[in-house]
Amino acid sequence: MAKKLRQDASVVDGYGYLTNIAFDSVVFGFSGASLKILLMEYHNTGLFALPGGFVKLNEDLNAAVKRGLKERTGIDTIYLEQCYVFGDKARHQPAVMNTILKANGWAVPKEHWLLDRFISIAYYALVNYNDVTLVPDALSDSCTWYDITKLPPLILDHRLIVAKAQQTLQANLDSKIVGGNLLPKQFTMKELQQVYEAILGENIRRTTFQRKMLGLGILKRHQKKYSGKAHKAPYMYSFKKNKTAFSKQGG
Amino acid sequence: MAKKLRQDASVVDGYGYLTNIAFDSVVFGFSGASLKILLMEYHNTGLFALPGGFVKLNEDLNAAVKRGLKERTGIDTIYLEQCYVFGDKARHQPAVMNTILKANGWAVPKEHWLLDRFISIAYYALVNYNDVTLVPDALSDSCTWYDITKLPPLILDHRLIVAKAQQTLQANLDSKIVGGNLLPKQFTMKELQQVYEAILGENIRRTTFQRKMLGLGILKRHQKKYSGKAHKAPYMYSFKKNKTAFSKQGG
DNA sequence: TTTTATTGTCTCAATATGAGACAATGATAC
DNA sequence: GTATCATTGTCTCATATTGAGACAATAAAA
Repeated sequence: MAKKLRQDASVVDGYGYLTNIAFDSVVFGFSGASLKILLMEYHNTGLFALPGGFVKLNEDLNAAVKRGLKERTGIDTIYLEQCYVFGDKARHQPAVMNTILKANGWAVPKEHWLLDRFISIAYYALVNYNDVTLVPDALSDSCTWYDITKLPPLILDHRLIVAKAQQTLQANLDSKIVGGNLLPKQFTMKELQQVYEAILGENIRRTTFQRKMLGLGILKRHQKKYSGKAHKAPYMYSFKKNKTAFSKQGG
Repeated sequence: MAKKLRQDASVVDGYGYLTNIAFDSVVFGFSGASLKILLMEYHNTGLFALPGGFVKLNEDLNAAVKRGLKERTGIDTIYLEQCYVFGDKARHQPAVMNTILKANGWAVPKEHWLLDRFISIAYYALVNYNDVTLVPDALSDSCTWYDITKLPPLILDHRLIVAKAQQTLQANLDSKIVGGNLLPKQFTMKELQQVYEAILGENIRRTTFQRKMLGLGILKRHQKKYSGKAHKAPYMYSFKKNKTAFSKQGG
């Protein structure tokens, strides 16, 4: 708790953080056959934004993003990919941040560090929907899931960040283990297909998809899953470890 | 010239730039059937590095990178793609920068802004080898082309940045117009194939390559090119505009 | 035992790709 | 002129890969 207080203190005056650098994360989860992302709603403003944060002076960039995501989701080992850096000067809109701070009861001077210009490094994360315990930050009422096809308006260029993350996720769908990070350890072929369909935004032919996935040789077949429904029970699958390597690059 | 002096002045004290943020560019060119990149050699140090720079307070990030590249290459409209952000704290090695500054006759105090920690946003650029006019910066003896397969040791994590850029270029080879930016307006099929081979680092079957390229429908055929050699003259081609769209995303 | 909603596998056609054959050049040597 | 040689452009054929559907095998309920 003492630690938590010191962190808040440094956010107040900016001490202990790299300046002009922020990060924002698009956290993808999968539930009810559709793709969802995490959004924060700021107190008394009706404003929605992506979860984000700042990098400490003695902290790796990637570690900072993981720290931020752990605070929101409770997850320790989270799957992360960089997707783009947003650095236009037009994204510097101190009025927006001022609105949020004021609605929170923070009266800050004009030259407060949070009102300065930030370049935002955008990441996307993949989590198992059922593993997360959502926690809003000090400025927010809520941190909750929103269907990617039904997002409320977002502050600044956050809608653009989401679009870019979605685009990157689509591009990475074949080269990275996406399904394995969005689904539980074991899953059915149908669930995996639904993940692909939600990410690509299009229907996939069942038989072709099954053949292709099995052909990759990265799935391990387990027992059948008896759902109680009146039809043939599907097999459960898991991803074999280290087949399509998880991203682990220097930073 | 007055402008140039003011820029130097601001680099000296850091005034006018965003703090903690730098960019580095891997500039690809194609010549003699092989892929080359631009490297700077610092005065009296034997140290090689990628061309880079800093972002002005009132400047878009992408514009800053373009400004930096224009200073080195003389090219105005340069093809750029982001590739990765390097933000580990381990890349903060003030001793290296100090060596470079000292060799240049700059005695700087310990808390000089150039000795601070920087997060580097890495870009790659594609240029037509014959269009560039290379200009070293104030700290460098030279700015010249090096074959991608024969690079000297580079400072800090610049070797890693090159590797990442090469990787990204490979991944983008099919989805972006790479050849059209590395080659002159018109080129032969053989030259285009050599670009692909240099980027992928492997040989490509001639007939299959030709069939695939023509099949894409993005090439326009022009007259033959008579080289004076004793064999059939190849056709010249150019890329049709806006077929595989140039990257143009918000920032 | 039937019925119904799946699921797993096969087959056949339609494309795409790998690998080579081969005729058609351009200049040069004779 | 004619023969030679190093390409280049286009085919052809065998070999994957993918699209689209057929069909038998369930699992539980009627």
